[in-house]
Amino acid sequence: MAAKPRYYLTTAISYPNGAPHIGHAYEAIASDAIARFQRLDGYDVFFMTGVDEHGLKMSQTAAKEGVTPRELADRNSPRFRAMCDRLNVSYDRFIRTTEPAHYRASEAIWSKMQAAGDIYLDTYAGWYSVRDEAYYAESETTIGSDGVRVGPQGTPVEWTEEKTYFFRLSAYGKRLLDWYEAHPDFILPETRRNEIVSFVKAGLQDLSISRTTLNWGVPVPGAPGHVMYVWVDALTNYLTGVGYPDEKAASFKLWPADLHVIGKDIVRFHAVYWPAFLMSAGLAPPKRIHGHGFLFNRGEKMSKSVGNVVDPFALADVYGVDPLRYFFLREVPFGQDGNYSHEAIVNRTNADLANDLGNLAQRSLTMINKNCNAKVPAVGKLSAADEAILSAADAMIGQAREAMKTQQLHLVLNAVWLVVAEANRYFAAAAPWELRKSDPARMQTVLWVTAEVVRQVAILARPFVPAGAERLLDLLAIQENARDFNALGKGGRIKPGAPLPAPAPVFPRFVDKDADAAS
RNA sequence: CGCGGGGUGGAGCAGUCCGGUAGCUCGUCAGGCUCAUAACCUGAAGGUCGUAGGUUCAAAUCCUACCCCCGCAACCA
Repeated sequence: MAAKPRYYLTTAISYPNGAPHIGHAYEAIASDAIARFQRLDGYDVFFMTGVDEHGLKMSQTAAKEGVTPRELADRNSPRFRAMCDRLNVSYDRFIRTTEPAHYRASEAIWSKMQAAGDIYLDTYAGWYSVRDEAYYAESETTIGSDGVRVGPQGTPVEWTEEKTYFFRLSAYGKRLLDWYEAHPDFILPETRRNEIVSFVKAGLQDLSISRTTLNWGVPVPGAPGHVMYVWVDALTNYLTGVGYPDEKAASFKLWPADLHVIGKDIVRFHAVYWPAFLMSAGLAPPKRIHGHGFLFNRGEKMSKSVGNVVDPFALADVYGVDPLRYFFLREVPFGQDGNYSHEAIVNRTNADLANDLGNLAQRSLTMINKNCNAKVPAVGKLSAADEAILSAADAMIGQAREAMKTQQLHLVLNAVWLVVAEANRYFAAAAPWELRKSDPARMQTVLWVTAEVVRQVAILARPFVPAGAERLLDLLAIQENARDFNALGKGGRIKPGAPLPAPAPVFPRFVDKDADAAS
């Protein structure tokens, strides 16, 4: 038996200097849907997420709170992991950059880049704030009325020169442009790619990659007093996760990664610095960087009883995990910015999950339960209408795969829900409740066709609304081993005669509890 | 001249790259059905596609100028 093809995808690692917010949740959910989709489609998936625990901001936040950076990381990182668990995110590994294995990987890639002649010591100069432990561009500083120059935080800055290591990024412009040229879909969406290409074309400057003003980071090998610039170590997490520097390890066969799902704000680090580091270290760049958009809570303000709605845990509590996942993945075209509001979430999930899919399952399963002896009904001769809806259902996987080539999750859902709508029309037109008296055999066929369509919809919905989709498949008595994409299409038709459990609503409507109380 | 996104029926969007009857979802109104989670189905009303010019037989779609909204603003998805 041939080995399954591998698929390695990651989220960006989150910066745990605060609590997880809606953006972290969105990235995790979207990545998870991709991971689940690929698994169901026969790939051996390795899905990694985690936290980036080093760096200046961690150090500053810790100082502000009177704890060590390590203590801050130990306190916050588990909350990010808990968020993933709460949102049903099926990560295979949750990485923390303070792990010893990660120090080894970071030291290794540094040494490789150094051996390649791409690292040199030079002077880094700028306006430095001792209190902020940060350099600022001159444009960020202002001169107060007392004649003292201060940074954006209002703290005094002074001209400082420090010896740091530099990475010869300037030498990689041509190679990067060639890489983008040869791999047109390396950066998605296209607008991000265009930005990056013009950024690189404008010429790259060498990058300062060590700090002596900070000690919260991975020590630079052989250079006491220097820690690595946080992005060098952060990006390397993707290698750590697959066993680097042990390039002989079985897990390292996963490299290069198939996909890094990241926010649009950090595309530059992933699409410019990261491939340059890898090229320098003699490693292949990842296959794709996909920069998703941001989410904004615009419009009406959320109701007070809902609580702090930007907290992913609160959102999950109020709306449920499946509806929340569905909303973000269906409503926001992947790669673009999106908006969310209480009203939008309720409208979208009630319409699509409760009214269209949930109700379709309920109305058909109830009839089967009452009129077909609670067994999958028998199939008779198929009418043109039967054939039409079945072939629409069979076609979903092809459309889904096409959309997934570029991670267009919303288009996958769009294709599936078009079939759900069609199935409701089919059901209404066939009117099995009338056939019950006039033509019971025909009724059974109609109910069988509907159940078959729901089966395929449920399988395709698994990556997006995992819990609800499983319950639908339970109601259809689909075997555990017949729930992946192999079971889609003609080959996996639901078998007449199988006993079914009593139907129960799967996606309940969201009812505003304070609808009357408010306003 | 900081960067980016956007202005299309009541709301949210697609369509703009490759000009040629303006489409979708929600909402509204009318009807149908009664299997179902006050759900489902059918039909209707409603838009001079931000403004002003230009190119063209023809522009939401190309060009020019302008107005307005939103997000980010140097390591926050």
